[in-house]
Amino acid sequence: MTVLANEQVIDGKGWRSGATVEKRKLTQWFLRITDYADALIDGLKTLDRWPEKVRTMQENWIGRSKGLKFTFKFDGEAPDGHAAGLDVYTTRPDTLFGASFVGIAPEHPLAEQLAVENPEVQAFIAECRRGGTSEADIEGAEKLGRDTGLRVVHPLDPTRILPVWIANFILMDYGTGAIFACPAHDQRDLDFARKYDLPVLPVVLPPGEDPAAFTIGKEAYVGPGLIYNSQALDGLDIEAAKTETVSRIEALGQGEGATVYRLRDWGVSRQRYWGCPIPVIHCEVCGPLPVPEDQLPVVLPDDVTFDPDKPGNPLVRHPTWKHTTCPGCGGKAERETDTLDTFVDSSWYFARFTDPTADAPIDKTAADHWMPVDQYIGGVEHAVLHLLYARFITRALKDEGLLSVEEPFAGLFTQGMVTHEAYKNAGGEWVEPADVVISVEGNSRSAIHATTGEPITIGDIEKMSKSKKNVVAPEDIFEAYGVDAARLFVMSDSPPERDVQWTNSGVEGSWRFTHRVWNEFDSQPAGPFTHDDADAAALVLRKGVHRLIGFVTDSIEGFRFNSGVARLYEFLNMLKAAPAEGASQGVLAARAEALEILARLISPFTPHLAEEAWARLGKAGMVVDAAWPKADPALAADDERVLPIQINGKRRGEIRVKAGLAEAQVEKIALADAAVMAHLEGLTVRKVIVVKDRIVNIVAN
RNA sequence: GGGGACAUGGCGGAAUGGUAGACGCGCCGGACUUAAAAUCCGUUGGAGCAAUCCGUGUGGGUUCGAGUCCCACUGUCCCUACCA
Repeated sequence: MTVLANEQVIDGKGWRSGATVEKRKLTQWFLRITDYADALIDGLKTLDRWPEKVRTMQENWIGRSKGLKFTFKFDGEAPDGHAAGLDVYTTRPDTLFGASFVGIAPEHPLAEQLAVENPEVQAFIAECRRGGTSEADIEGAEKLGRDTGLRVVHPLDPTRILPVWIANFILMDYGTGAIFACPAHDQRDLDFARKYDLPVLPVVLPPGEDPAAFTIGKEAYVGPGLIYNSQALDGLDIEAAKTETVSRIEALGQGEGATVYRLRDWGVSRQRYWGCPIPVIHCEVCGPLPVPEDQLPVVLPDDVTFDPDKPGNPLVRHPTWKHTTCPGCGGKAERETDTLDTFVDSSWYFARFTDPTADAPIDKTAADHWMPVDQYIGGVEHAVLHLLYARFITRALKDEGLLSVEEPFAGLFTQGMVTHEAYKNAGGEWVEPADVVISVEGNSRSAIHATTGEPITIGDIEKMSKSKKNVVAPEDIFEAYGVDAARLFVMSDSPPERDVQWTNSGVEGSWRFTHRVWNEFDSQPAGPFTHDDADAAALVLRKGVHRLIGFVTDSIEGFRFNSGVARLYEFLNMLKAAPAEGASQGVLAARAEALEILARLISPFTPHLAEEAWARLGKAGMVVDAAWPKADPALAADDERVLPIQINGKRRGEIRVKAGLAEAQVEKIALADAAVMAHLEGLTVRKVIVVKDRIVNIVAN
């Protein structure tokens, strides 16, 4: 803990709606995830079995940017405590000569210091804070600013003096909370400059523009070009000018190239009962101390009360739990009553799971054997929180010698959600699907309420949620169709990374499939039967089922369950075409073989049916314990191919040839085909492209 | 504003650069039934009697061949956001 945590004191400033939050000293515990920012970005490259999307989201979330951190010296007397100057950060050092003012965040210490002496500044800062951080209206939010009266000196041109403004669009949390503004090449700076009539000086000339004529209107120019109006930087491209500016500032000793991250340290303190206690004891004499190891884990009390009239953490109100003795001086002390963010727990549970009975939190031998997790499956909503925290904690645990891997999850699959249409009545209230009757007329659908008959509006297809009542109770589905049919439908309807639209007619299709499958098992007489590969119908069936094994196996391993299910449907149709009734010995033998394989292939999709079918075949044990079937390569192989013949890219016929037939032979057969010859009449064959076992294309004119 | 993904019949969706629409749903037709439900069989991208033609959001390009690759555009969804 001491390795990972630091301490910050928040004194109530920065809280919104301060009226409801009691002003008090809080000890907030943070985990220093920012120490791992580089490692977490660089490690993404090794996660080749993660979706590109999630890796991009994490990279953006960490938000590494390279730039320049430097100091503006004040012109004239510096404010108290700011003799060194004002630190700013930029990713566009190349535009330094386009600077027309310096901006600081309303929460910047300098701004707050000025507010103490100046009521107008104080009022302005208060106004900024009021003007919602409420995300939605940030888009159109008006730029607000106030000149502080302070002036700073341009570091590369001491003759230029820039005003310092407090501006509401500058974030205290990012960089240094202060910027230099270059309105010509930054839209926010431009909006601000236009409003307060500040200079706009372009320093990047777009290709093909005349330097004498180029001006900035309402849009900042952020594209490529050559630097001008910038003294020694003139003529350089943007990248070269960045490098040059950084080295000039560094030579002056006024700053240096710096990497800044959007990622913040992870505040893990929660004022809640439900979470692991933060193992710290506060002593008035010794300060905060970690709970000694032999007293771990700190266990939550069982007898807390949740009083709706007293919001907040019940641990604070518990009569005895927090009182303890200081591990340092032995005096009276209090336990930390904050608990850990539950994301802390989900950041290492997988390591614990490798030996859940071990005395230590993680048994390293077991963890070394099982970690990393081969395949992790979850919703994409965890892309930047859980999945980033788990990567961070895993690296931290490795650095502590508790794990050997850096990355917890070798493979990641993000599955979709089950969705359903949402319905509203005339009064605008949400209505459950169970209460809605849909009628279809041609291509249009309409809905009425099942009991009242009032018209219902059919809304969008959305993720099932209680608030919109677009949920179908699983119990009702299981009752009507059984769990197997429900499971099969969810797996067969859409690829698993995509959302599944729940439809009753869809699940009925799956339900029918389970019945048809059972009919095939039920109608099969007891054996034994003798294989007869001379029996054409029997051979077709045997080839079919041995090819099916490969299809289904591949579809499961490749997360293409819907395609696998489609192949099972296909094969069932083949099986139905060779019914047991009146079948030959050969067909009965082939059917018996097919059913035995089929029971195992359907077990991941319809496990209960598979067990029932397995028992019906008289097999011992459970199908779930049976080995996955292996295809006989001789039977699975395709010995004949139907090749389409294209003429100038259009399909004009097909030929049936042996698999693997030499190209010259195929060409000969193709050119001799009657349909092909008819189409070639009057044309000269220029070229014949034969793709072995796939297609023939004849180029002719 | 930034980033990403996607776009295929009435619907969900198939398709290592090689027969577009597998499989399912729905619709339509038929069998069974006194009738209905269930079940079974069959048809089903569009136009056309047919040969055939046209078809994967729009416009270009690469290729013998493009749903698939490249460029531009349009639309939808997701993430993120005054991040300097």
